[in-house]
Amino acid sequence: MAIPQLQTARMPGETRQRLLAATRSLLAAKGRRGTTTREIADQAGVNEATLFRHFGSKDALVDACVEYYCRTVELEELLASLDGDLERDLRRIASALMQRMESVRDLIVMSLAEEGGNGSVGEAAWRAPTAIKKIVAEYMAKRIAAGELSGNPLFLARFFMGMVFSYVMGRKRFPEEYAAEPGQVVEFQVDLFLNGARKA
Amino acid sequence: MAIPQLQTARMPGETRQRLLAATRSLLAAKGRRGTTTREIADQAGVNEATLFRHFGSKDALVDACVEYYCRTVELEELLASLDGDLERDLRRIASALMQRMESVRDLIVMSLAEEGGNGSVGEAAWRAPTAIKKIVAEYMAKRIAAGELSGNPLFLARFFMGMVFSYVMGRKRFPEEYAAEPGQVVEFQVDLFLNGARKA
DNA sequence: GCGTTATGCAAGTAAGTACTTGCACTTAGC
DNA sequence: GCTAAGTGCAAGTACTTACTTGCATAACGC
Repeated sequence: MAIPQLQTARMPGETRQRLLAATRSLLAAKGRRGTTTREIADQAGVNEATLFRHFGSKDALVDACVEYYCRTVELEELLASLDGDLERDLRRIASALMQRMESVRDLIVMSLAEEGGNGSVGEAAWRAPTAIKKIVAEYMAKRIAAGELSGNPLFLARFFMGMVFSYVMGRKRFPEEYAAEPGQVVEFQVDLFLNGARKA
Repeated sequence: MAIPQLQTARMPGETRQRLLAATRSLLAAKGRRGTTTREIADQAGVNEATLFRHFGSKDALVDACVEYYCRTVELEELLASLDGDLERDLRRIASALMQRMESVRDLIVMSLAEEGGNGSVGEAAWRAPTAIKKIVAEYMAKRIAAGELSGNPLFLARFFMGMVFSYVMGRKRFPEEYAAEPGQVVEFQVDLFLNGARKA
């Protein structure tokens, strides 16, 4: 055992990158307190001392990691893709939302589990979903004003977000049961959202 | 400081009870690994040694705690209260579900955060919700057969559970936003579930 | 070539934490 | 009253873990 590692000269920023990636995957699997700096370093193929030389402390590393993987990318593309067809718009919104939530699912769970659910992780992990929620609420308000939907826009937005959220979480807890393709799920959800389950 | 504690003679089982309660509240606040046996003992007003004399190990204590607070009470009452009126039935189911989920919310979150979401905590915490899910699925199937609902009964059940789940979790993360009374929420959810959001 | 920089490596420190132990004390049941 | 059970208390053990340090080494820019 104990394969000696390269002594130096990686691409600039590569070590940092490897550490962030390792941290991410370990956080997802074992949570903040369950993950040790030694493990992170090992998985990154880097010495533990190097970890501290780069980030100073475990907390700083975790923060940097969460910050890095929760960068909010532009949402303009989402807004731009909406074309006025209610059903198609909702599907696009749901798809985008699902994608974002899936991509930070572990961090969302982590944030929920940490002291009260707030804190730096919580803020970062919910940033994208919260931004989308705002978009959804405004969209709902517009469509209510246009007479296409009825109800409280905020409630509708929450409900809509909730559909996606519960699906994403369900897939984590019961992976085998939630094997359906996301596309089908979105379709089903949007349809139920618009038309309800009652037989016409 | 250092107030001396009672030396002995509590009601039979009282010490155990206090330890279980303290464990529960600390687990909810800081998670399994974040909670120390010393804290638990302090909060229970009991010496740390006593904790180990009662439960042997921290893991055993946590297991006992989760087991204790996730006892599945009878669901017959729920089934018995269904009277055939679709909307009223769904409201009753949603209410029962919401109540159960709220009561084990912290443990559910804990279970999601622990290695993959499975394990003893996960099993216990999801026991009641899973039982209710089965009931819901069967109920949906019956109503579909009766021509009152349409769709896949399993999907409908999941969706229905998801509504409640996302609400319960949302209240944890955004308590101020989710201040509405549960009764109203149930009403809104069931209505949306049955009739959709599209304006007639 | 030479210094600078990034790293590996091994050892170590300090603190926290699960769990133990021996002893004294107090109450309850006999 | 005596015994046994349950507890408090203080000290201690063994282990983990975040974090440090000193030194050797390998590449890169000049």
